[in-house]
Amino acid sequence: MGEPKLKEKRWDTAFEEELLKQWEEENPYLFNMDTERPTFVIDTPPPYPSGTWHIGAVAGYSFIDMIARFKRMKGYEVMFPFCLDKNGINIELTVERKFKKSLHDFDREEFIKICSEEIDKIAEGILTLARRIGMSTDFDEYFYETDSPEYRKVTQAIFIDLWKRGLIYTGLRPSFYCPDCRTAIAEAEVEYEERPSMLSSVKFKVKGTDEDIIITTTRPELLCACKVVLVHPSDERWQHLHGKTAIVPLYGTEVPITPHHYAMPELGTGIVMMCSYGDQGDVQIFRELALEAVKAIDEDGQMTEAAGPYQGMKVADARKKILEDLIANDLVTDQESMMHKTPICSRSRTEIEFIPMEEMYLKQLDILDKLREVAKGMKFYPPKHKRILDDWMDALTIDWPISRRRYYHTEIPLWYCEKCNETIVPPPGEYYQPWKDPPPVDSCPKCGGTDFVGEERVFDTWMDSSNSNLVATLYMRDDDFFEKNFPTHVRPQGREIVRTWLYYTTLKSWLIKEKKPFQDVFIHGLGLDAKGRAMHKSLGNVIEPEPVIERHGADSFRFWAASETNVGDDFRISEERIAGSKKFLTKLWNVARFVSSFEFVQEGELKPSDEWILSELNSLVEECQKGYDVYNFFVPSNKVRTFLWNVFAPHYLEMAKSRSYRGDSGALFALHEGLRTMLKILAPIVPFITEKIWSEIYGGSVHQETMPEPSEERKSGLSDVSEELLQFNSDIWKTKKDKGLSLKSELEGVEIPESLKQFESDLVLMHNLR
RNA sequence: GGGCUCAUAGUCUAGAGGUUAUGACGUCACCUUGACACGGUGAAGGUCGGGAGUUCGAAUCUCCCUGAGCCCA
Repeated sequence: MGEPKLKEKRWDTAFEEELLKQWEEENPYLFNMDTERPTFVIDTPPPYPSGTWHIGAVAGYSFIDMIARFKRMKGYEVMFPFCLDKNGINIELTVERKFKKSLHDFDREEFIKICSEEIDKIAEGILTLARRIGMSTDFDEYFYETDSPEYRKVTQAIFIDLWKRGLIYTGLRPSFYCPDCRTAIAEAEVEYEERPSMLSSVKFKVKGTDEDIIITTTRPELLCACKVVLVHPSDERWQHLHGKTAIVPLYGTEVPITPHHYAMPELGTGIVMMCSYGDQGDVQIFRELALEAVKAIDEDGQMTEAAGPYQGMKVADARKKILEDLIANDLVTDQESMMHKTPICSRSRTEIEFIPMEEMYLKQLDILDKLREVAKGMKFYPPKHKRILDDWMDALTIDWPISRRRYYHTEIPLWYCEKCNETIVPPPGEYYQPWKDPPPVDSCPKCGGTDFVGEERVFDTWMDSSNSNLVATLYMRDDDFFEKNFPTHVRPQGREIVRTWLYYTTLKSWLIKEKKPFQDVFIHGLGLDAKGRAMHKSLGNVIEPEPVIERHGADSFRFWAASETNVGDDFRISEERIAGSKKFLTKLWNVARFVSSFEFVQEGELKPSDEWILSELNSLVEECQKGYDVYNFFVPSNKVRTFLWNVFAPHYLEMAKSRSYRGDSGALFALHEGLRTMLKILAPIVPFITEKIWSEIYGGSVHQETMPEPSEERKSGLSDVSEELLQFNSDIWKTKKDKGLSLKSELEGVEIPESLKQFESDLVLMHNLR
C-alpha cells in the first residue's frame, strides 16, 4: 500500500472552482460537426433573464445536463446548445418601471437600445450560474439568443412562409387585452386568480309593466354595453318575461329578455345581463346571438364615449362611480363582496379586458386533430404528462393571435401600400424592421404607388420560442444536419410551459415539416418552497440559487435534485436537505481515498468475496441503466448511494481490507473496479467530484469514459447469499456492542454458516474471530 | 361547476396484491475500529389522509369523502 492519491481528507467545494477554470480553458463540450458518432440533439429551454433565476428552474437545467452527459457516455455526439430567450414584455415592463415611463412615451429606437442593455446585464447572471452548476452546453458555436438578427430572421422567414400559404389572417374580434401591457394576448397567456370583487344587485325595469327585475353583476360599469338579458328557459319564475324588453338603468337602453341555457337559475336571481365584454361568457353569447358589440373600454383601459358620463375614467374608477350613482337613484338592492376567479395577464398580473381589436391570427383550430396525432408519436417522460398537452388542445377555442403592440420583440415583416393598401411581403432570409427599414420594393406591384407604411406591430414571443427546435437542429443554417436530426431527439422542459412552448412548437413543426417536433419529451416539475407553495416575490419565499450553491456546491445541489425529487412531480426546495446531500459526496470521497492508496490493477485473481461484490456491482449497473434510459436520475443516484454506503463500504471494503494491505490482486481489482464503476454511473449527476477523483487516481476525464454495461459474466450465484452475509456481519457487530467489546477485539466461538464458508478467511480477519 | 394529478415516520422518498413497509436527512444512546466523527454501531419514530368494498390476503385494485396542487369553463 502507498500514500492515498487523494490527499485531502474530504471533498471541498473549492475543487469545483478549479475544475470550472480547467473546463473553461479546455472547453470539452463543443459540438464536433465532423463526428463519426451518432448525434443526439437537445432542444435546450432558453431561460428568460428576469431578475433571479428560479432555483427550481436551475434544478431543471441540472436534469437536462444529466441527460446530455449520460448520452455522451453512451457514445453520442451531443448537440447541447445554450440559448437565452430575450424577447418580450417582461424586460419592457422592467424598463418602463425603472424609467417610470410607458413604452409608448419612448422613442422606439431608444427603448429597444435600453431593453437590450438591461437584459444583457441580467443575462450575465444566468450565464455565470449556468456554468457554475456544471452545464455542459456549447456556450460558443451553438449559443443563441432570440433577440439576435440571426434568430429573428428565422422567425420572420417562417412567418413569411406561413403567410404565403394563407395560414395567417387578420380578424376583428374580441381579444384578451392587457391594459398594462397595452396589447392583445393569447389564451395561453391568461391565468385565473381568485380576487375579491363586489357583487351588486341592480334594478332593471321591464318595459310596459310595473315590474322590476334584479340582476346581479360584478361589472356595473358595462351597463352601457348591455345588449341582452338572459333567463334560463326552464326557470319557472321568469317564464312570463320571455320576449319582453328590459330597460337598462341610467342609460334607458331597451334590450330583449331572452331564454337561454347560459343563465344559471341558482346564481343570484337567475337573471343575467350580457355586455360587450365582461368575460368570455359574454364573448361567446355575443358571437352566438350575433349581437352588435359596443366598445365600452378602450386600449388604455378607460371608458369610451359609449359610457356617457363615465367616459375617460379608468375601469375601476368608473365602476365605483356608477355604483354611487345607482345607489343614489335607489337602483341597488344588495351588495355583497365575494371571491371571483378573475382572468389576469400572466406577465403583468393585471385584470384582462375583452376588447374588439384587429389582430393577426395563425390558424390552428382546423388542424387540432392532426396535432393530436402528432402528440401520440412523441414519447413522454413521465408518460402521464402527455395529458397536459392533450387537455390544452381540447381546450383551445380561438386561433392563435400572433400580433402584439410592443417594441422589444421580433417585428412582423410586412409593409402596406399607402395608396391601395396592398400588403408587401419581403423575401425570407433577412431580418426586417419595417417600422424603420425601407420596403423591399420600389413601387407597389398592384397599383404602382411608391409610398409605403411599415407594419408597427411585433410577434408574440412564442412565435420565436416555438422555433427553438429548428434552430437547435440548424434549420436554414445546415440543411444536411437539419434533415438528419429533425425531429429533434429530446425536448426537456418544465410542465408549466406545456401549453405554450411545447404546444406552439408542435404546431409550428407540423406546419413547416409535417412532422412531430421531437422523439422524446422530458417534463420536470416545478420547484416549490419548503411549505409546498409556488415561489413569488410577493410571498417573500423566493430562494436565490447563487448563495445556496455558493455554500453547498453544485454537486450537492445536483445530487439533491436527482435523489430527492420525484420524476415529473413538483418538488419542495430545502436548503437543509441540499446541505445534507454533501454527506454523500464526503462518503464517496473517502471510499475513493481509501481505494486510491492501493495500486490500480487491470485484472486479479478473484476470491469469493471479490466475485460477490462484482456480482452485486453488476446488478447495480443494470438497475441504474434502466433508470437512465427513461431520463430517471432518481434511480441511479439512490441505487449508487445505497450500494456505496450500505454494501460496498461497510461490508466489502472491510472484508477485503486485510487482503488489500497484503497486495492481493483480487481485492485490488475489485476495489478499483467498484470505484470506477460507481464514478462512471455518477458522472452525469455529480460531474465535479467524479472528475476530480477520476483524474487524480486514473488520469484523464471520467466524462470521456463509456457508461458501464451489465455483463453476463459478472453475474454469479453469490448474490443469493448477500442478505445472509450482510446479516452475519451485522450480528457480529451487535454481539460485540452488547458485550461492550470494541470492533477490533477478538471474538470466540462464532460459527460461520455453511452458505458463508466460502468467505471464511475474509470474515475471520475482518471480525478478528478465533 | 368540470377534468387531471397527488396524499407513506418531524422532513424527502422506495414500494405496482403476499411474511415484522425501503432508504436517506433529522433525533437519541454508545463507540477514535489501520478511508471517512460530514464517521461507525445500534435505537426510537408510521393504525401507508379518512371510510366502505373486492380478495384467503390491500400501502398497492374499485367506489365515496377530505385535503393539496395544476388545468379548464
